[in-house]
Amino acid sequence: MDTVETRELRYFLAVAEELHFGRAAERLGMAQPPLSRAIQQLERRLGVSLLVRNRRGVALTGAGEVLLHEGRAALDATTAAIRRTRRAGGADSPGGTRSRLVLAVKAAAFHELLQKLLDAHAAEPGAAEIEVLPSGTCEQEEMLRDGRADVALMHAPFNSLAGFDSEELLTEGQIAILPTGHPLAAHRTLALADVSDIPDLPLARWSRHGTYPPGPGPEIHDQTQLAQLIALGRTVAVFPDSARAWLWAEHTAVPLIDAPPVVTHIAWPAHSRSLALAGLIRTATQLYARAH
Amino acid sequence: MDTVETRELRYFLAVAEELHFGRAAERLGMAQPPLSRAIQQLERRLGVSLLVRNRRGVALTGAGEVLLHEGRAALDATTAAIRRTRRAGGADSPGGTRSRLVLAVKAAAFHELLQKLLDAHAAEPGAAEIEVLPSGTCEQEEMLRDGRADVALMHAPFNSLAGFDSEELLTEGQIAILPTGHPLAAHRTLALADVSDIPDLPLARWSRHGTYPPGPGPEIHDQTQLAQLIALGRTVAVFPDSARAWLWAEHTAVPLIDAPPVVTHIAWPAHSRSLALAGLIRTATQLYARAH
DNA sequence: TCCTGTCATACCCGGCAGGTATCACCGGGC
DNA sequence: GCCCGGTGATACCTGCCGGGTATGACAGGA
Repeated sequence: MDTVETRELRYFLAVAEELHFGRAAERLGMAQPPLSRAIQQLERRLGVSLLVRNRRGVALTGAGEVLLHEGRAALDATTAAIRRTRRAGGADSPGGTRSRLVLAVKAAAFHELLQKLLDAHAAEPGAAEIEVLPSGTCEQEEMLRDGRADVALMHAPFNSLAGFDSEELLTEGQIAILPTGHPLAAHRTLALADVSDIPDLPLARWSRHGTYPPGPGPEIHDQTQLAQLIALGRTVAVFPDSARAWLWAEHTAVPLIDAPPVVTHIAWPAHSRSLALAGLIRTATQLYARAH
Repeated sequence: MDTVETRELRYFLAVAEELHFGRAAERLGMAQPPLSRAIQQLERRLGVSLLVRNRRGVALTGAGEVLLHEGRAALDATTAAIRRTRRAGGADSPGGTRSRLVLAVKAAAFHELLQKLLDAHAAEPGAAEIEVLPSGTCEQEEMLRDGRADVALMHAPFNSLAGFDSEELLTEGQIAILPTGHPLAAHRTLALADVSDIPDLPLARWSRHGTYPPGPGPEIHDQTQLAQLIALGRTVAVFPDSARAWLWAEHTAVPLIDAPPVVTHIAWPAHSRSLALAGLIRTATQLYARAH
């Protein structure tokens, strides 16, 4: 008895996240008693107590906390397996590897690089079909983990490359994008400190899974909104150099002298063994081969 | 219906590895018909054909091959979750993180480094208890993946760091370990080519999961066997510099002038979030802080 | 041709996942 | 103090489904 069904993991994660059997059961679309029983059974089977039932609700034990993290990773890996298998089955390729790849890209970023990469890849003989999947802010990691994507373009240090294989493609500086009329827009260069705390131009807050970090700046969830807010003189933004591609007339870009360089990577799950993926990576690295 | 039970994954992996329903059923300790039915059900549920039933046996489709790789990763993640949860529960630590860590180390390697690391760690206040788990040749990766270990000492480029977070600890050159009487032992230095193909001293072949790579050399599965075979003048070995610690009188170490440097890393699963682990890593990196 | 080895089908049974009803418990009102 | 609302646990029932046995369909080989 040293195995656990994904059903049990799903149940535990629901309870561990809600910290409430009733709400967890509702979320799972089932009644509360069988859920209670399933968790008890899981605890008995593992020989470990996962939850402390308080008079008013539930709390996680140390072991419960571990299972919350590790179990989530395991469930992600399972759904990833399903998604990738389905994807491979749809194309029904003969050679034993899928001929379709999903590439996760932060929406509206990487314009030129993506265009060049897709063109170069399409020119390769026998190249896999690439589906470009727009992702939210820093969502690429999840997409790789849970199988919605096979490969992603990421911006270090904003994206975390932990747990993935990756290749460097491109290194850029960063620029501040200011309303053209603003006094700071007249400068040749700026420092991070100059733009991080301008009273009349608070930094915008990006949506992340429907929630926003605290702060005074406007709430945004796509780049067009941001562009408009800058044009209206309501905010300022910091972006990699290549963002110059989408500057409006009302925008002025000023290089940031002390901003950390942004490194664009192509990243994929470390255990991937697909020929189609290898082809894309080879194309990408050849395209951006640096003197190093 | 976009989920799969670990039981079904286990079943599929057995069939995919055996390529034979009967043997797979035997391995699983069950009868063949329910196994056949379970796989059919899995294929129906995924909407994908995984196996081609030939007149004589079974072959994998492209999708089947994907599920073989991804499913194995998912199962590993699941058993890792169970193992780590059990481990955390045994200690039953109060703070929400486990106070016991399993460190995978290639058996009989890293003598000095390991000793220093354990001493330094034990000296830290509130440090976690460390269990040192000897691992086979290049087995540390699996142990981290399936939860038998929480953290490992690895030798790049022999171990693959793909999919793990890691920190560099130490870089060494490599030496050839020769029988003292051998003519080559008289040299001040040697090149890789000098020792890779000596007719009377074929390189030993390490056991890897009970099998051995092909070649003329003797089959070994631990370092003492190797040491003895060298002393007897039957083979030669190439090791990192620190292997001098276990040289016998009958051994002579000669630096290899062109061998790639060996970098010792401490590595752990990228998603780890344990305070105990963080403490050990901090100790290790401080101990081996390099000028860089 | 039969025999052998393969996987699939047919059928039955027992266990367990899940539902409903209810209990035990506790904290907070009044 | 009392009751009430809300928590998770228990009791009990039912239907599904996972697993077993027996058998079939089918293809190769002697």
